[in-house]
Amino acid sequence: MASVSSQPQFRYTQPPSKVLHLRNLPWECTEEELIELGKPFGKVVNTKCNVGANRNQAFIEFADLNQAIAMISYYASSSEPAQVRGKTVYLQYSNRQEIVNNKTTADVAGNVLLVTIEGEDARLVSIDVLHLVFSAFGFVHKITTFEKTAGFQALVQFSDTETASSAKNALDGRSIPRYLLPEHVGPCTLRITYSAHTDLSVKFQSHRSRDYTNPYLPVAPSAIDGNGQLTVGLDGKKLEPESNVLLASIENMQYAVTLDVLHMVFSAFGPVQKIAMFDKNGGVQALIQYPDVQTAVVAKEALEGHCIYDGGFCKLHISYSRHTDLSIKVNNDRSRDYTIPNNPVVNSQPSILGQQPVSGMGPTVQYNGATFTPTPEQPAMPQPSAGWGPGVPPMHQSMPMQMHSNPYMPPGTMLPQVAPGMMQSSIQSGMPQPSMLPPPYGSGQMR
DNA sequence: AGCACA
Repeated sequence: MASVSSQPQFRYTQPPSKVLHLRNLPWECTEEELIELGKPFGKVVNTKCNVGANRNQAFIEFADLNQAIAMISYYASSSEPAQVRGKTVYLQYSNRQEIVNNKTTADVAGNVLLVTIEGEDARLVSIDVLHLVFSAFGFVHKITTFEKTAGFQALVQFSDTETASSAKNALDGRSIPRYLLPEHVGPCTLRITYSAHTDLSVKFQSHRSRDYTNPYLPVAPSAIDGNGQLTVGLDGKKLEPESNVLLASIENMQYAVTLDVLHMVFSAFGPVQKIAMFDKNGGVQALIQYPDVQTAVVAKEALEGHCIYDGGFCKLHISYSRHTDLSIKVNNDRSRDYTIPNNPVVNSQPSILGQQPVSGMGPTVQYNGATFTPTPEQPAMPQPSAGWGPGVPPMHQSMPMQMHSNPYMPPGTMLPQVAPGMMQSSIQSGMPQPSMLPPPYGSGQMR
């Protein structure tokens, strides 16, 4: 005890110990693999894997010090490094003399998982996202979330240990897919152990806990927002509070999506006040502001999962932003405040709409040249929104070969056919058809 | 690629 605390954290050469410290292990290295690795040198009496911040370290404890020394000596002079599944692992004596209690209650398999969500924005992960993630392995009965010193944690209850185990094995150490997370949310990694619980007690459906086996469970008052609106669906959907500002991310962006394209698409549902585009995680995202929540809800419902272009290109993923009023500093090709008439455009050169910057842009698709025509659409709006001329011909024939072979062809492409009361003829004829080849960066990237 | 956990 005292001897440990008086030691430095580590040194480059450790005094011998029957415990070896291993690093650079493949993730999810198993106890069996550690035993296999150590067995030739002696009796492995204990192991611990998934150690360290990256869970790529481990300990092996031999019955005898000489066995540990044998293993270290062997690999010190061996031409072949120690390997686990082909990956070189580095060995040294541990600064501890024994592995403490490898088998804790957290290692006893059960039907309830204790999930720690790691990451700066871990607490922004909604219970719905967790539900979605874990539902891939079987019916999720209940989820509770809470904050502990360990961070943001959740208990996830499955029917049985087998289902829980498969989820644990598949997800432990993994990060929640980006597209499931709200805007600006950094990576969120799941650390999973078994909980000693077998049946969670969920009193209410709330932003903190859900019982998916009982849809009639009362909704907690805290799950109802100031407008009396339910922010928690009884089916476990939609915890995300509605907003008049939408966050759209664009997937499979074979064609450049410009501010004007977005404006046209989103104007089909009501006046668009502001748009701000930005790069996020190697993709393009945009915030689209409507004057009211209702319009945003309609637009989101209609557009979510649809594609701006035929063939699965520029697929939209839409969520509610936490913003309510965007701050547009300047009008340019990435951001625009449509509520301010004659707001100076950075690029002073007027364009067809009188506000479209036409130069200074990156390589963008030419949308049928001059046929990108303004169409008066929203009389209530301070200024007309753009629309595609009805006569834009579909341009499939000019698509490069790779596009035809793109396996991703969702059944229903785009077309907000249901823009209640807001439908414009220019929209009905189909969403903007890219009229020319995609820009050079399009090719070779998507293969 | 550098030491866990209750």
